[in-house]
Amino acid sequence: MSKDTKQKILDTARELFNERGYNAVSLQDIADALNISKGNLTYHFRKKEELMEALLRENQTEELPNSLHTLEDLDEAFRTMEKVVGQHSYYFLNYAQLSQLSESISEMQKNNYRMIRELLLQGFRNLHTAELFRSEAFSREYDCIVDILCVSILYWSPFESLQRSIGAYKDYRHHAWGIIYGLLTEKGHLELSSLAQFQQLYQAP
Amino acid sequence: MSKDTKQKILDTARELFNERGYNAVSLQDIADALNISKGNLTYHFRKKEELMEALLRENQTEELPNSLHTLEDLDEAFRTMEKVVGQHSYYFLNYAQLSQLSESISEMQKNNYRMIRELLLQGFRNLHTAELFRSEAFSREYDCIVDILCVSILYWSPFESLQRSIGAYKDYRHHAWGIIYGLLTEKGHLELSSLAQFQQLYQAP
DNA sequence: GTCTATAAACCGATAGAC
DNA sequence: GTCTATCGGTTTATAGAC
Repeated sequence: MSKDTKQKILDTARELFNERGYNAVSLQDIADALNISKGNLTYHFRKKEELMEALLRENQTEELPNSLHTLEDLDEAFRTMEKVVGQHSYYFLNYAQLSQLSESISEMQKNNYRMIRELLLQGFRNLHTAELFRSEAFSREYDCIVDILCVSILYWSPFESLQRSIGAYKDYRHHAWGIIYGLLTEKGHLELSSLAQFQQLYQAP
Repeated sequence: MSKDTKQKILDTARELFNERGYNAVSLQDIADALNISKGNLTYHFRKKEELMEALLRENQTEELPNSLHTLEDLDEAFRTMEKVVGQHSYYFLNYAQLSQLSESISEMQKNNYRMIRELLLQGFRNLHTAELFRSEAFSREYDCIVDILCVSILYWSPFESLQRSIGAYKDYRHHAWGIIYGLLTEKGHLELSSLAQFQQLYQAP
């Protein structure tokens, strides 16, 4: 029951964090939900912060591809990012606070951000080579748009609930394609509209 | 020393929250920094949450105009939003968490978001009427871009430190204009380039 | 290795003396 | 208005049984 307990703790902690947020969940809550003692919990994870670090390390599974070459690749990346944000909302809901929690968490966040930023930036360049994206109209235009896409996806989870509350909901993927529209060449538009999964994306105004 | 103390508490709390974040600052820390007792502090603000609410109410000063008609107006709005976010970073650093803190805080956030969203959306329509923005290329394109601008500004403060840490820093205003570029008509580009404060905005690639 | 039980330190919040 | 004293709850840390 040993390896099992450690895993059960991680699973339960993730569930509770997703439901109520990192701060609102005490070690007692987690122990109670598992019907184990608080001390048992701190045997496996000496501090709450350590538990969070283990949780992040566990979810460090790289689901993203390591390069983007087609519009489908890009769309798949948006879908994946949105899915990850949805599943680990506890992480993104307290993103800024968690970085203050420990140096190791802050490093993980930086590495993830760096990775996503490079993936998109290189992908934009690939799509430009494939003549699906127009050239940069000004210095660092791709950087600009990629940065905005990054900050948006990182904080999409809390923002989504804000949007829902005022009845303006649409998913991240639609928003991402919305601000990419201006980058597409004619060839890009053509290719996009010929793909089944994009037919709902841009509807006539 | 009574009215004075209340104000001093607010000022000190804001400073400490800006530095270390809401959770990392205890009532004891605030009392110590002011050389008053913890009990005195809770006399003025019965709960930590109440202190935060007072802090937000104090900064509810509406610095934004109530309509945007020119590109200068829009730029001024970006500058103002960026300034506000910088001054009250404690608020945006823990944006999602604060909404869980109390209903009243959540309401304030919703109202602010609604206001900024409407201001930008109506502004975009005005700029379209003035033939500075092109028409929407697809249904709700303006909504899309406005939403992205909103989520970006709300979370710019924590994101900025992430960016700085990987050496990719540029301010919000540049990013905002970066994703608006594709919306400008020829007339829009012309008017923009003729204005002194925009000359640095779009540099040849 | 695994778990239980318990103590120490700290936090937010309350009550009452001055 | 200001302070001291104190309660309940949470986190951290330790000692010891199985």
